Amino acid sequence: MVSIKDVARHAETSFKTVSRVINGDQRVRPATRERVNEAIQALGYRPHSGARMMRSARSNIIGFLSDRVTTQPHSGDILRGAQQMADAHGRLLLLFNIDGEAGDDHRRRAFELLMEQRVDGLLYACDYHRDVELPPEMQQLPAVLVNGFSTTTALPALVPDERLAAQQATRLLLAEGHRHIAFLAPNPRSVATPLRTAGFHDALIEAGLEPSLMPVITACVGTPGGEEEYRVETALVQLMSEATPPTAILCGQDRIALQLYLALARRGLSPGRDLAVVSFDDQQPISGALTPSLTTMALPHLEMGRRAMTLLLDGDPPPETVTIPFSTTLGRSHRRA
Amino acid sequence: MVSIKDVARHAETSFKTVSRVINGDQRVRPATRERVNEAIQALGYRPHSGARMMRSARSNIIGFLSDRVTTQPHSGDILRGAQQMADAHGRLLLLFNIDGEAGDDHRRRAFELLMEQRVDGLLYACDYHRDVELPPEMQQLPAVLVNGFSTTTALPALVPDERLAAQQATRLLLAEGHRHIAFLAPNPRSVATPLRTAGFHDALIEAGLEPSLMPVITACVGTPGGEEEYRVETALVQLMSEATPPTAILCGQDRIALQLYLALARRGLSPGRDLAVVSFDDQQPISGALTPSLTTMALPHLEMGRRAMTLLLDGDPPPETVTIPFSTTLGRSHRRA
DNA sequence: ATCGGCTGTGACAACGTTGTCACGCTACTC
DNA sequence: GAGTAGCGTGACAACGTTGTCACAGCCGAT
Repeated sequence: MVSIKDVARHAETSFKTVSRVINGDQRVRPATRERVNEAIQALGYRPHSGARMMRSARSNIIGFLSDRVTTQPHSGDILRGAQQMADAHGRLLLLFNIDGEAGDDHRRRAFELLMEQRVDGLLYACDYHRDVELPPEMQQLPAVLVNGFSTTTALPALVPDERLAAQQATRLLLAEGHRHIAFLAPNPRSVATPLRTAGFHDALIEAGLEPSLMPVITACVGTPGGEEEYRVETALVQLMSEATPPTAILCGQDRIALQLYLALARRGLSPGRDLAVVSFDDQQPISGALTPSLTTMALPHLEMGRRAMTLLLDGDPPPETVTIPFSTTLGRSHRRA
Repeated sequence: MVSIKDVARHAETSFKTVSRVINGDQRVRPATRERVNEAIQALGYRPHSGARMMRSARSNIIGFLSDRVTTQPHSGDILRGAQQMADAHGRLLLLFNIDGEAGDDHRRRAFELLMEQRVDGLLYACDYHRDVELPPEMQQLPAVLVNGFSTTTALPALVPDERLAAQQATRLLLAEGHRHIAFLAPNPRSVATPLRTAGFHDALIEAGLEPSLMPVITACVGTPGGEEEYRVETALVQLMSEATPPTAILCGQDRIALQLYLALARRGLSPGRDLAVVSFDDQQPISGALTPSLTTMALPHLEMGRRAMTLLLDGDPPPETVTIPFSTTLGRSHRRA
């Protein structure tokens, strides 16, 4: 590899002057600077990050530790957002993904490897919104938690604002004039579920409606993030048999909405026209392929990734959990015909 | 940070001996080794990767350059697979994601940043199977292309075996006794489309059937990887109006299968029972939520990521494009009632 | 007893860079 | 015209590690 000394020789100056040019030191005569830059070009010189690191004790690298599988469908955007902002700040991202496997040991090893690389900070991302137990070592480093929170460790954290999103989603339906709305709740073992239910109720109360009159049915069971099973067909049967069936359904997640679309189609009914549907997540493979287009509250994964990195780099974030609003993806499924 | 000299002081030996212990040199007396290890533990010493790098000219880091958005739904598993094998080989992954934006400039910069980190090798991943134009600089480094190929640069590459997968999918239907099979083709601008069509025909010919008698209808138009529009409803109308309608449909991708499920439901028909359906991709959000469960050929993204990294690390891969077989996710949608 | 080799250890240089300090030159001030 | 400030430059040390070499102590062979 070509080093700073090779450049100096080529530009007929000392290697220290080359260092100055590289680092934008103003006290270099323009003519000299010119010669040095030419030499850099000619030789294809690239500064050696390892050597730099030794002097400066900074690596310009941020570790990205992802619990389980952040590279899965809906959470990959966290990584994408983090990378965008890292790049904007001239940092690189060192990725370490923990696939659930060995668990704590694997995670500890990951952490040590990142420490050896002298990463300047750490992002810890969860594959879905949840409570996460963190290794105490993590306190040694500036770190931000994304898409999760820790009840045992005080750390700045970003989570999606499930409650507000549910309120907004419900408002959409209320604005269309619906007064009988059902909620097909997602997995009861998910942290998001009570929050989304609460937001649903917030909006109802705000509109002067009685929450207890609105059916809430669990439409998904299983392990969050793992195998899940959907019970939308039976839920719909139940809803339709009520004295005054709902005219609108809030689906706790896009997969439930997908099932609802199918169940409606079997009855010759169409979302939007016959029954208003609003959902959560905006998982592209689903929301991009449904007709009529699905109105869904988009999980702010990209934004959380960006914000987390910004928080980490702009320094000194308070160890609090911040909620990030969803954005609204408007389709036709929530409209009255 | 605690350095090797601090450890030496604590263990009352020379820092060179500490270096020997760290690197597993046998010629250290067990008693000395013990003292050194204790000191390492006590001080929480971690070797400085930057300093190591300077001496050894190796970084143990592999660059992962992803064209556009590898962190999107179906291609994130490439990253996951690559990380698994990198970890197994004691390497770390430096991620750089190019979001399409500035394009070539951005990509060149990404490459230079990776070079500054002195990465030992490079993986270049595409978000969907396609022909990719590579910057000539990439030849400077051991590199492997994943989920794409280059007609301009000779480089080892891994792509999914679209043709074989289509043949296997069709065989599933033929094995169930179907003799009239239609193909709802994906985006004609995608590289996968002609290959999947060819595989479809391979299987038909193999079974002694006449390919030209089997309808092939384009069910998706738009920019591959971008905005796409589906035309499944009209395709189904067309198929059903034929003299002898197909008893089985091969869907070019899961999104098409999703639309087909909906179109069938509107007619009171059910996949599997009334019409056999087989698809491609195995996009979890869709395939995991459809009822009856979808039979779909799973894109080997995880496997490609793992193989690509293995190829890169085991060294000296020939500059050829290798195809990786899909795996078959069996559901109930291809079965005769 | 002397030699050669083997084992455990340490002194020192080197990797490529940046920080500190000092030097020589020009240009200004009195 | 001497003193002084500032500018451009270079010599040198230092960062934390590994490679090279040397040396001291011990063993067995001569």
